[in-house]
Amino acid sequence: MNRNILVIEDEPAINDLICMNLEVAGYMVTPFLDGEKASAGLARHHEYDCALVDIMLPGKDGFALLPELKNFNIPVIFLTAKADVGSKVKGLKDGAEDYIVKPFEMLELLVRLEKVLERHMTQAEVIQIGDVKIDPQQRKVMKNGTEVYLKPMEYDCLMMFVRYQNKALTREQLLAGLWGQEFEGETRTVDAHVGRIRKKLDWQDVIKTIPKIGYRLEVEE
Amino acid sequence: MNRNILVIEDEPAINDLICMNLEVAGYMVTPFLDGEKASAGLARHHEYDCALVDIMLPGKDGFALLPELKNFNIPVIFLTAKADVGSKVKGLKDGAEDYIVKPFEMLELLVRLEKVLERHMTQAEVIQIGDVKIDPQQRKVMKNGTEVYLKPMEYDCLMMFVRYQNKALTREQLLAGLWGQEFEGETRTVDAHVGRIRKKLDWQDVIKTIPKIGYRLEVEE
DNA sequence: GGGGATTGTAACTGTTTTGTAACTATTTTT
DNA sequence: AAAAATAGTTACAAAACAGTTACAATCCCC
Repeated sequence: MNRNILVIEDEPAINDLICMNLEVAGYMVTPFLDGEKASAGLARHHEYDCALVDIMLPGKDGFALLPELKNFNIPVIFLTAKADVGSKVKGLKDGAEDYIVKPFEMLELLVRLEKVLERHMTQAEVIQIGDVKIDPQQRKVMKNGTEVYLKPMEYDCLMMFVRYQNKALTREQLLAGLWGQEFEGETRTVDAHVGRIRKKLDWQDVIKTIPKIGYRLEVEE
Repeated sequence: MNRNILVIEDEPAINDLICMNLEVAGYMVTPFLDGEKASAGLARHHEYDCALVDIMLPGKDGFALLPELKNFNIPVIFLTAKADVGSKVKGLKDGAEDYIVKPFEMLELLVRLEKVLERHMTQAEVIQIGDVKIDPQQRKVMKNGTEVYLKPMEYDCLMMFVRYQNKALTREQLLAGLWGQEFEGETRTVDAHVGRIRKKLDWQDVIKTIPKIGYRLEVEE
């Protein structure tokens, strides 16, 4: 049960400090000093169990990194000097699991990290819906034993449906969840993606249309 | 979807402040000024969705209250002036969902509360009226276990009846509530929708006609 | 900077929704 | 009891909405 933690923090001293402490506490650690590199590193391996992310970073900032990390199903703890309430609210609302203000005690960080990991441990390894299997670890979708390739956006969209299965999702919720609150795009874009997912998985009746509202993934309990 | 929040805080000014803000944000609030009373109150009703708990309380302190709350499956956010890391660590390790240090911004509290509630969202609130079940989360209506599809307008209309159950609703109120004040349409349009709902749900006698006025959804308490 | 993959959007098509009108049934009034 | 008013019901056409696809802009990796 060796947990691998991403540490994305541009201040080398703090980065080192965090990494050392995590290692002492028994974690595997992958440090990055800027957002771009971290972002690139994600695609290659995505076996991270949690990310500790500074908000102000060279390259890509923490807020920009958040959706990517969420797509890989990696919980995020923001770890930053930005103590203003606006940032906290934005960070948490956008889907960070916690928000710790610097300077912090290492012990508190460790405890909050442990809690986040604990919460995320309950997730099923492989999700099965009808004849479709989804492996979030591998980010891979299978239907009747053969892989169905979903484009990144389609996959993310699918995962949002899975996360809120049997819940009505409005187009706006999907837009906000997949592109972020500030995205100013056509709500119809959602329709296109849903259409593509339905087609690839032959899910005409699994993703139900809720007229005037949005969609709902129907899964029997 | 009205969430009921326990507020256990002995400083009346802070207690009031929190309660007021929660109420403004649309929560139901149950305040207690000491641990003993809160503990006693728990046994009676345990329909609380979250508890905001001060640690230093007369009677029973927050740490003592925590196991009790957890027994009732109520998530706890500690909300306290004790900023020392030891307390934080103890609180979180013992099973609190979050730990906010006073003085805090109300907005941060609201966001963190919202996140805790979201995580605990296991409770499906379903409205039952006779043999009809309405699940607003799913936006779905069931009768005797089989889904009855209601068109968007029919569903909204039904929900308005549910919201004002056992209250007489005039055609004008229904028009205004469902189409908006500015809508310039026939009042008879309402009749058509009511007719369709009655037919689909076999509710000839559940939605009563009030001659010359409008309709009323009759629900026994 | 070039080539391939991705994706948001526009445009077109097919489908569903819905306000209303017209007709019928029922209730109230005279 | 007839007339009048009100409510129930249904069909339908316009409008709104959703499905689909092609494509251009963008992104990303060599």
